Amino acid sequence: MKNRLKVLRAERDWSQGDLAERLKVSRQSVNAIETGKYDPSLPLAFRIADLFDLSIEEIFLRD
Amino acid sequence: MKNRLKVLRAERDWSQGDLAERLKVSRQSVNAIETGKYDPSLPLAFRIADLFDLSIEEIFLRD
DNA sequence: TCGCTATGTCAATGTTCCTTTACTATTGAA
DNA sequence: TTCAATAGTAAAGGAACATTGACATAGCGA
Repeated sequence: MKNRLKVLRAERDWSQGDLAERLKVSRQSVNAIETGKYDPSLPLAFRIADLFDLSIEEIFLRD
Repeated sequence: MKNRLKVLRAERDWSQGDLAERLKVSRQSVNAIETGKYDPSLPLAFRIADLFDLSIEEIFLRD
């Protein structure tokens, strides 16, 4: 499952730490999700979508 | 996090076992998600959305 | 009544998600 | 060149998701 987190973050000039803080998760979690180590939980996916004001489907892509 | 699984299933007259089979998960997992014991993983949420031809946001509701 | 289906639940186990702590490497500014 | 910020990774532990197998209950039709 791919995602556009890195791009969305870059568009806002946020570091992984910035994003982690806004999502209330660790920086390592953000890194793991961005680098494809694992997918976020559904609740976290919703927080991400809410933060970027996008739908989950616009951020996470079926592979 | 609430969801409309039970209603969607009823609309199609599927048992929990039927749905589980289509999603390739156990009947207990379907039951646990329906009864709110836990939320599905993001990949499973996508399979559910695909099966019902709906968006994740149309099935899972922020509480 | 008997048998079958559906639902709900439990225990035990395994996998995935998320954490903290820590270390390395790279880049850019002072 | 030195320092700080960023990114990536790893290990170890805890929490959440998902499994199999089992059991109880309720409803329905033969």
